[in-house]
Amino acid sequence: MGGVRTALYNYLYAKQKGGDFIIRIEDTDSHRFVPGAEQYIIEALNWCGIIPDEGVDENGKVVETASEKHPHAPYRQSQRREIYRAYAEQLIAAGWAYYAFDSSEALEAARAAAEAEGRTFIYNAESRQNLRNSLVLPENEVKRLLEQTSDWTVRFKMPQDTVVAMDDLIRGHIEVNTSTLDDKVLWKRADELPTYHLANIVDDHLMEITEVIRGEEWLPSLPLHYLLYQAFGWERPQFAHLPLLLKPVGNGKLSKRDGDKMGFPVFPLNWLNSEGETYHGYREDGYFAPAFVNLLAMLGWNPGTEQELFTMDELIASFSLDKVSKSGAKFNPEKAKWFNKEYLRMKSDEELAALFKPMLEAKGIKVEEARLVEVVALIKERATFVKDFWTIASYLFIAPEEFEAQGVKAGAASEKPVDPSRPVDPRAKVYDDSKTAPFLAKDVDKFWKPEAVAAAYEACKAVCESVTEWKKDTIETALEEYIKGHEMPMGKVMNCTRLVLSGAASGLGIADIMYFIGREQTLARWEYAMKRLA
RNA sequence: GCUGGGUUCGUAUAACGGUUAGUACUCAAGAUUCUCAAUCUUGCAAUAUGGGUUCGAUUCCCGUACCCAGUACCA
Repeated sequence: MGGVRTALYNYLYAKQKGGDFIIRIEDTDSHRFVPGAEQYIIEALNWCGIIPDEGVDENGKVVETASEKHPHAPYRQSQRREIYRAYAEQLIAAGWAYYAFDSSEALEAARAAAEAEGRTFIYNAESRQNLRNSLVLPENEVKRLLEQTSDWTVRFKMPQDTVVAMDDLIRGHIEVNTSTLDDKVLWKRADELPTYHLANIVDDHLMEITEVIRGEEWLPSLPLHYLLYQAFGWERPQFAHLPLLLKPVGNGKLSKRDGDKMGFPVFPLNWLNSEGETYHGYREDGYFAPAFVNLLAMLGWNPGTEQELFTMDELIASFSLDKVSKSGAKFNPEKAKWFNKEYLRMKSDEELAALFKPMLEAKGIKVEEARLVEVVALIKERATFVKDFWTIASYLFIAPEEFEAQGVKAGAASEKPVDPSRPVDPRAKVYDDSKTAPFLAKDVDKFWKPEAVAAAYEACKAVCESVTEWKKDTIETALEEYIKGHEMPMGKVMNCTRLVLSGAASGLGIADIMYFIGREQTLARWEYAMKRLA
């Protein structure tokens, strides 16, 4: 989520300014290579509608050779190896960097020793005098080590006691004294790759990046990056550091595991890691991409107005970095759902019916298009996701089998074998009903009262027989008139009928249900219920 | 620990020295309805804290507390 939001803000900013959004894969850590990650990122961005102008071709592949549309290729840093070494050498020649020959073990030992004394080891102007590097070793020894060993690095020679004054588009003016900074590794001989710091500055320069919008975790590195631009004598881009996304409860930033623990996705798409664990994705959980983009946009940014729902184009038009907040944003899963609900409502009944259809078909239920559109119109206001449709309206397609609360109450009821006489909706003929509609009733006993049952059955039967034009309105009128005319208790009759027809104590209007399931099915469900609940 | 960043209702945020501190989500109540949902109305609920500066501070400055990040041959 955090990564997508960062990409989104970059995209919005670039598009608003008429610039290009470039994808560059920063894979300079050979030890942390994750198969499939690159493809995942591009697919996720694509799902969100964040389409790069440069760096990825029409087939969603990272471009490896330069062309007119992709002048800065290759876009994987692992394929730009040769580029960086020369820049590292340039810094050394200019006195901004040096060779360091300390082994990882030696450095770890130094850290441990410092820690034992209650200090923190830091590779800087002071400590570098006592370590093994080209600043202290004799020239011929340096030469020998460079030629004969292969685990040395190039480190940045951090100036001593200098104030670096920086400007951040979001945070304003920041000053840091270099005495608190260390000599960061810029280039690693072992795999002939730069670290992030060098690669990022070099590539941003080469790729003509004008604005760097990235996560707050990079703020502490900003002085180094400023100094690197200075060392190269390059014009630096402007920087903006985004606030972090925090976990919904407690402290700390949002992490991969929070989501599944708390029941919301933290990934845009399902992600299967190397241990075989799957993390939920927004896409698979039923979120609409525009809703996901919208909710992400509002996490750390606001338009300055009270508008909350934005299309991508509206976001591009309204986005501005000075409306990005400085403090971390706790993610609120409830609000995320609310966004999806709003987007679901904005969709047409036809569109939603088309999305619902395959879900029904998977259950072996075939319904005519027009009827499905009618159902959707009835239930869309009650749903957050398309997948909710089934939970809400399954009984329109298949007859209830069990009346849950009664089973709980009577104990034995649930052990009764399923009655083969259970009415089957003709539209659900193909459906293998080993699993049927959910039964939400908590009040079966409350609604299943002898006097109500008799009255309700009588009323339904009368309506089924008398109504000539089988429509929601005519059914409703006929039903109400009958109930009133016979001085029956309206609520009791209706609730009892609902229990019979849907198996649940709450749900759609009786007339709606009767209209959809039809006369025959209405009566059949009555017979079944009377037998079952007797 | 050190360095940097941050702190307005539970959450996201608005108010860029002067407002009864607004809005949305959540929650509660009422209206409506055959139930539920939806909808509408109402309500609960915040400027971390101590000092300044100022006629006046949510807003500017300093301290404290708390939170976050960085402190890797990771990004």
